[in-house]
Amino acid sequence: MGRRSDHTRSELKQLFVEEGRRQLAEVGLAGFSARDVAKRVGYSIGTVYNVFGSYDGLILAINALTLELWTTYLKARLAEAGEDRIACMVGAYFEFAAAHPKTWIAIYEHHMADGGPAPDWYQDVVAELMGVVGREIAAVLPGADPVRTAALARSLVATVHGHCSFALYNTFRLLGETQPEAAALARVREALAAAS
Amino acid sequence: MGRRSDHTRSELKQLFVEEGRRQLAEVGLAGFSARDVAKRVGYSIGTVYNVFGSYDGLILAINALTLELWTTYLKARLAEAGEDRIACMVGAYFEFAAAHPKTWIAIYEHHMADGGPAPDWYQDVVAELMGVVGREIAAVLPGADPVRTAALARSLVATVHGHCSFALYNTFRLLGETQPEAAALARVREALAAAS
DNA sequence: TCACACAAATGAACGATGTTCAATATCTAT
DNA sequence: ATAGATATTGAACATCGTTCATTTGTGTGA
Repeated sequence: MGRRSDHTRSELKQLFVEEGRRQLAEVGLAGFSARDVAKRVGYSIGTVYNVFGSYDGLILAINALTLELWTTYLKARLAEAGEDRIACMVGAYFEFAAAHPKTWIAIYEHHMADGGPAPDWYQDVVAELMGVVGREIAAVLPGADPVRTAALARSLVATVHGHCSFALYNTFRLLGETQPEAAALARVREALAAAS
Repeated sequence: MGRRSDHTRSELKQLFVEEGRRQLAEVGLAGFSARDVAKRVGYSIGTVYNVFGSYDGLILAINALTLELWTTYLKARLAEAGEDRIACMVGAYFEFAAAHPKTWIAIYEHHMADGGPAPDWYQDVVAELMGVVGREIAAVLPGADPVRTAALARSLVATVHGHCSFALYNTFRLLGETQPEAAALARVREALAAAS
């Protein structure tokens, strides 16, 4: 057919990414099919390659959207947070992952076909989410060395991520853990106390 | 052909698992091919299904071997450890993951086709590794409540796992982190100090 | 208005995957 | 030696990501 003016390029991109995210949330990364996304949107598989260049390109676009939604959610929760902004952040981390488990996992389980790093525009999206966390940690440690503060922020994100990842992979249930979020928050509190 | 008595069933299993682990270490989970493993071992794809039942079965067997090697490595490092057995454990965690990145990652990125939990025999292998850690944590916290000690052990593993996972996924390099292992050890030390 | 050139959209073709299963080859017991 | 049981095979199937010659729609200049 070739309905060139049904959608602009950016509209097409949005169509594919939103429908792709819907399917990814349903079937997970292993069951994800670019063909199926194209069919549901009403285009052919070839159009996916015209728009995104490759399977990796489509997944990256979907994961970037997930990261943006995550950042937006984190900011919104912080905006209505009380005094304990740290607990709010840890909570937001777990809440978002629990609400969108398969798309959240896809962020970590997808790797470029050539094994190389993700493109810069994608890394910028990751950096923005990390920046929100970094500023909150810095605010709790006034007068601390900015370099050490940034390093601590990275370490705390890794700490929370480890707990959240085990929670979603059911590793914890197998091990009998019942409150991974509380444990993560406790570890973060101890680290911040030691750094004060 | 059908060389029924060339290998016993358990010999066959070992052949497939060891060659499969070799290939997994080379190409990673995404590039792994059960067909190729069979060809390299000199059997047909059908035999994989006779022996392991499915693709999942073969991957589970390979991952179980990786877990057993990991447990063995951890025990060996602890046997020759000095006073600081905690640092030894954290080091062993990172060392094994860094030495076998793709097989290590496969432990976490493989999921059953039906989304269900891994079989009991596999969970037992995981539990044994976890048990080694748990006993070390308990030894450092004499007289503590065993239930709380076990919970702390799980949380500390999650903490180290988060750092190690970020290190192997290059998430840290993107963020500028250079010493993920030192950061993980610092977090563990703070948690243990707070629990004493 | 019409024809031409350009670009978007297509979908068949290709090689590869996991999975199934009838056919075949081999072993074992009688 | 023969028959029954069992191990092994590999073609067949559906599906995947990827490529690209072909078709179709659009915009422009005559």
